[in-house]
Amino acid sequence: MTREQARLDWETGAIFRPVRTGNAFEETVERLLQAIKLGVFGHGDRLPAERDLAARLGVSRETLREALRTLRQADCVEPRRGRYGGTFVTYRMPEPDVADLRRAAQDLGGALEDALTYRQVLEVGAAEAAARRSLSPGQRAHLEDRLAELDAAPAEQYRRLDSRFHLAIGELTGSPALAAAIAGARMRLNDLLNAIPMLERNIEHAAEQHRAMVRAILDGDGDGARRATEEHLAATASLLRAFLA
Amino acid sequence: MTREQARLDWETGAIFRPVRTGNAFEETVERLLQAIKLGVFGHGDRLPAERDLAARLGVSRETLREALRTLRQADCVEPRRGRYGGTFVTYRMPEPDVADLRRAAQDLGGALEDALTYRQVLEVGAAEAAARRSLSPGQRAHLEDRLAELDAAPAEQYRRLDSRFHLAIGELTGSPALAAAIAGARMRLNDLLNAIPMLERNIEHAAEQHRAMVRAILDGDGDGARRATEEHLAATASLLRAFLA
DNA sequence: CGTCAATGGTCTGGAGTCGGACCATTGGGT
DNA sequence: ACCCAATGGTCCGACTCCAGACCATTGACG
Repeated sequence: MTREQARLDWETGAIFRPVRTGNAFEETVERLLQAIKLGVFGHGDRLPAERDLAARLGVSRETLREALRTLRQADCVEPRRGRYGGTFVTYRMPEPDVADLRRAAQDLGGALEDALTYRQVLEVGAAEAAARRSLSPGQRAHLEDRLAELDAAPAEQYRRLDSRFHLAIGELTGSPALAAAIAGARMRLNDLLNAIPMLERNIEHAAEQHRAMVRAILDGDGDGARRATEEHLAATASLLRAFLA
Repeated sequence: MTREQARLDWETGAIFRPVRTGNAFEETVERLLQAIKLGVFGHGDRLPAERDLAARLGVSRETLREALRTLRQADCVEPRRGRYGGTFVTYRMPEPDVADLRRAAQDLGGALEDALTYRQVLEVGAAEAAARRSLSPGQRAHLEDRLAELDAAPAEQYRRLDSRFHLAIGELTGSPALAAAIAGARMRLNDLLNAIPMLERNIEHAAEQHRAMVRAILDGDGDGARRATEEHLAATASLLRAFLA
């Protein structure tokens, strides 16, 4: 192999990556599962109607239904017919478990460092970008609501609301592409993050860091938002590594 | 619409976004076109063999060939049969044109600010992440090669090599997800960036900023890399806005 | 107490895509 | 001069997915 060929081989990795991740059905299952695990829908919530959801996901209703059927067999979801019916979430977050954590890390393999780097860049950048925007009163209130909700969370709701808090920052940037990328990055780490046993002490630290992030963002302090987010993510990452080591 | 429904509507935007952008064929055309416009392949270069390329893009050879047929009809590419044959690039970058620039901006519409924010977060974060890694001698040389190549570029090659320089930084992070995201973000802005008339003065400024970025990355100076990249991207963005105003 | 609108459940024809096999062409190597 | 390996060119059967229509069910509302 010539030197030029080697160069192309390396450089084209990002450009000539697969056009589609897998088939539409599997991708749809994954999305729905993550929407639930990320905490956008809690136990008992109703998903959007099939026709609506299919349109949003860009798949046919048939494909969406096949995905929902799979989730139903996994006892994550339950359909109810008739007007005011719909598809309702029955999933409950399992208790954190270090064995699950190790297994999830195994599944990711070498992609773990990749995912951590990716998430760090996106979330730190988003916090800074959000801080540098002029946020509307509604947006400011939304962010504070998420923080308050998280602080008041019972243990079994903590991870779900933590995800929602972090996703909210991505949305505050006003960049749909960035918000989507953050959701995607978090999805990849979600099984890991959900499996971290959270001790009282960690939660207090995290809460302090969350407050620092919100304060900096609301103050328009970009540097502060970046630093606070860096610190928070570094803490999470090292906690993760500690359980894996 | 209740308040809760409104919340879901907003929050699910990133989660329930379309699973697939379009059909495989169109997506493939777009990728190939961008690989050429981003400068990975210049005039006269040979693309990977169809079977190889199809596998990398995760589409069937049939679909890839349909895409190549489209590119051939657009005089971007030319097939040659036989051993040592292949698909060769015939595309040449058009001269920058402010009318093209305005039209490309129109096409993007409101997504322009989105794309600029997204790119800023990704590239600034990537520069910092690259600086904080311990780079191999080969990687350091690669980065310096790209810079030297760009500095020595004749005018008609400038944009192509500029893209390659920026993509190289993404690759230095060692995170395939990040490199892919940067390539994707740049693709969305590519028609715009390529249509900016580059004056001698701008090129000198850009070269200075590029050098500062490389220096900081090679020195392991994360803050410096971030600042230098911020400055460079801000300059490009304001140049862009100046031509659009 | 019936209506009916919104929901999940089902079916079908057709378009898109895939994987694989086979053909046609070419030019360097023997 | 011939061979043959690597390439683009062509075709086909199977599977996935889509768009749309229609049916079945339910419960709030008049």
